[in-house]
Amino acid sequence: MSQYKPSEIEPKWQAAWDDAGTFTARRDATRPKYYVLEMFPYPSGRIHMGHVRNYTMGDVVARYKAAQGFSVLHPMGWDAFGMPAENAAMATGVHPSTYTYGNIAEMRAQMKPLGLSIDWTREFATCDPEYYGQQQSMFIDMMAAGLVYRKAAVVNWDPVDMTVLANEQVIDGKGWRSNAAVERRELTQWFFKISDYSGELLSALDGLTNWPAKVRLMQANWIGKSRGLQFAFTTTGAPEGFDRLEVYTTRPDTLLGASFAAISPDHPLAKHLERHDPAVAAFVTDCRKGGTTAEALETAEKRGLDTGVRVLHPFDTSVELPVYIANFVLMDYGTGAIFGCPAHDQRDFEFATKYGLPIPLVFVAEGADEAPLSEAYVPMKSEKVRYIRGFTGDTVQTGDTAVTAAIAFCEAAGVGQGVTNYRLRDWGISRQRYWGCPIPVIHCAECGVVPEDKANLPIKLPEDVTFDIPGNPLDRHPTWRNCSCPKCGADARRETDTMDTFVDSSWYYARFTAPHATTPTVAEDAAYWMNVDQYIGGVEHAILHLLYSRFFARAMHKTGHLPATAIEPFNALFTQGMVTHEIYLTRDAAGRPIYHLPEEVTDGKLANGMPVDVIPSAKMSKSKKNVVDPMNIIASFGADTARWFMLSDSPPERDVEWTASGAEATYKHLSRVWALCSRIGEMPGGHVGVDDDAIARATARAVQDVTFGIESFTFNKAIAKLYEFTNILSRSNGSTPAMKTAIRTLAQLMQPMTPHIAESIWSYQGGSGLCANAPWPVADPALLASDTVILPIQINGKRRAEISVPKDMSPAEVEKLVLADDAVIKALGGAVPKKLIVVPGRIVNVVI
RNA sequence: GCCCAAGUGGCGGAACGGUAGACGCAGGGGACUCAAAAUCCUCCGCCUUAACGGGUGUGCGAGUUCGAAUCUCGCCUUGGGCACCA
Repeated sequence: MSQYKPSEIEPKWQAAWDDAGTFTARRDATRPKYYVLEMFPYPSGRIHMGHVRNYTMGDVVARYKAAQGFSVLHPMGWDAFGMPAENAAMATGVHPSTYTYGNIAEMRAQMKPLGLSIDWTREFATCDPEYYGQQQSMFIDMMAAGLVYRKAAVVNWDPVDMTVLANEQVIDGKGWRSNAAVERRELTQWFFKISDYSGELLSALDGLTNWPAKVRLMQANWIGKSRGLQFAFTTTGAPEGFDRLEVYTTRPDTLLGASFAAISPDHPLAKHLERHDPAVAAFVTDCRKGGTTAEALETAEKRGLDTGVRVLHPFDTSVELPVYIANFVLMDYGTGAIFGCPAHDQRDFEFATKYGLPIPLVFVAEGADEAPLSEAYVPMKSEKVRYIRGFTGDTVQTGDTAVTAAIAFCEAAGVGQGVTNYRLRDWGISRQRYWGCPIPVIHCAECGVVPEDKANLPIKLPEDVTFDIPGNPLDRHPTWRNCSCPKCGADARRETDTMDTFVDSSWYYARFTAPHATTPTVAEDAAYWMNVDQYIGGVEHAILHLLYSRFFARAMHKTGHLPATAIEPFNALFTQGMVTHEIYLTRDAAGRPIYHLPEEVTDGKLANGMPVDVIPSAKMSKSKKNVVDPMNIIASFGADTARWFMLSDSPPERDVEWTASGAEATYKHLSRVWALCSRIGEMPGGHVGVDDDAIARATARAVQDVTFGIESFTFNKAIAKLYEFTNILSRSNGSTPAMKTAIRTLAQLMQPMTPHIAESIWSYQGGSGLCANAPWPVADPALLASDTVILPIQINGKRRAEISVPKDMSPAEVEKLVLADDAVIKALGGAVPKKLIVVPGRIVNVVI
């Protein structure tokens, strides 16, 4: 072995794996299967360090499980529909399809040099008609199963470009191109009935024990189960047909603190008044300004308009409350109408203060007196409070018991009923865009909305489209919309909405089990490969993508495309952190920031000597120029260095900072391993060393620790142990066979992280076959045991001494030794310790 | 605004409630070299001490415990998500 040259060995081993078909997944009834999946990428055209980190983690698991004897499925595909391709089309005129497939080719070419153990024969893109045609087929099945419907829903409307905008295209309430104030507008759109599964998606979270607790919690909060009271106010002065106003509240115990009622600007009553009252129309129109995000709605200034309508308090009809239209009441949640209890809700408090409404207290802190409030008093529901305007239950009780009692009281009194509500809304999948999966539905004047005949699938996107004017090219295409009704044969029009790209990513994991089948899935393949045993991706997908996938798997089961065992498709989930880098900044004459790429900066200075400001690490982004191109790293140090460094410095779930010094250090380490391998290879066969026993013990410990590190997803610790083992080995004087055995084991332990150098060492040191196919080493328990332990002695919790004792010495004997210790005798000064705590094998604490 | 998470040396990070700082980076000292780079050896939280040692220390403030980076409560800061970015 001459010198460590990654550029020579890496292509060589990649070719060897290819030739041997090492990573082709095969259904094998004789072996247990393991399905590793990383969230598939959007084909932006360039891979970035975040991809390297994500796919390296998955690769470690895939290679480790393969070495453990599993039949591994580790596929790769492309989340290829979406807005960037249309944006590129608008900017440069290139067709979204050309753009996307070009990007895929480039990214694939950049990913292959990483040496990932991917089965590339299963690759597909969601924009392949072969894929989205099967998606259309499932959509039709879901329609038949009652999981799809249409209703009106609001979108961001750009009144200048006359087009629908995505949330990210709305900047400070303005359209990104037109700069016009965005409005909320209602359109009839397609929905999946995810709300049918609200309760199940929530309760099934308990079974996902190998998911991060925080993801489960975020999903639970997102589904947002609440128990409350729904009841109707009787109205006075309301238009005909609005003599009752249904409201929902999670705090019925505060009913006697009500000082107003409020309805959403989108409430039917508001819409009715809008048509008859110019003041209401003006106010409601004003409320519809701005984007549709929850953030925009909730941070907007709270405003209301008194409708003149009054409602009677259900407990005391002599009390009349005004009904406001309020911009912070959401039509999507509950009934779109609330009663305001300003004393115990901050939004209501601000509203009441602004409009001079009374703020009656319902309860005060236990032991406190009634006093005017400067802000809403909102204690935890689990906290006991003293009710001043309670109407049922004890005077002093928790909010929780008061709510339960209030619901029971109201039900008995005939005022409304207890209702379980979910915050989760149905999934709106309509997109008024070109580059997505066409919704396979036809609008017929006679038959109404009719699903396309499955024989006509896939409904392909037309090629001849342009993006020179805003709006959906499908909508203005001269012929694509024209079709005949599958039911009656009359001339009809095709649906021009395409599907949310989250639909594409909600079932790709299932498609990988039979990627080119003529049905969405194949029962035998799905049965063998599902579920995904380990899913890995960014925490930014913790809610939407994962929740939609969980829903879709259930829908696929209901429509016969997945077995019942696959309704929770991801057995284990790991969410990895981002890759960050420092930001380098100078300013121009006008004080505007100019960002500089890392390679332009040396020792805090530009090439011309100008010093840069260093801004602490942030997610790599093109606009901040704090990006490191993995291709450059591979060119200078090799893929093994990039892979190792991405795993080494931080725990996988946390952000990792890319540093040039860290990458260099990794390269130096791999070079040292290479040099060590050379040295061992050149040892005379008969060399006799003195450290063979210690080497065997260190090897066993390394096997144990690295295995544990991989199993527990603490790759940084596995790598620390590999450093330790390498350091021990390079300082050891062992006999030739002992050294060879040890370094072969080192190669095997490194193989999941740095597969190329591992293969080189393995073959050079006489390993048989490919290292990637070698069975994972097992530690000999006898070599892990140790006879004595060092026991620290604490005096009053501070370490003062230590003793070495046999591992299994009884606590009583340890006590004797401790009391005979010089430091302990000195500290006691002849007194008897108050307490003596012996934690066997761990520590001793003497309390004086 | 709402939901979630994270804060430990100069830096990235270790630490079943049990010796805080494994491992790596940066830095100091030394060897090799005419010299430098590379490589190897060695030291390295802070204060104090000639040394042994002592004090102090895990964002801030309380609490539980023989013992808290770890558990509880309250704050501060930073990051992620908020339904049409993927």
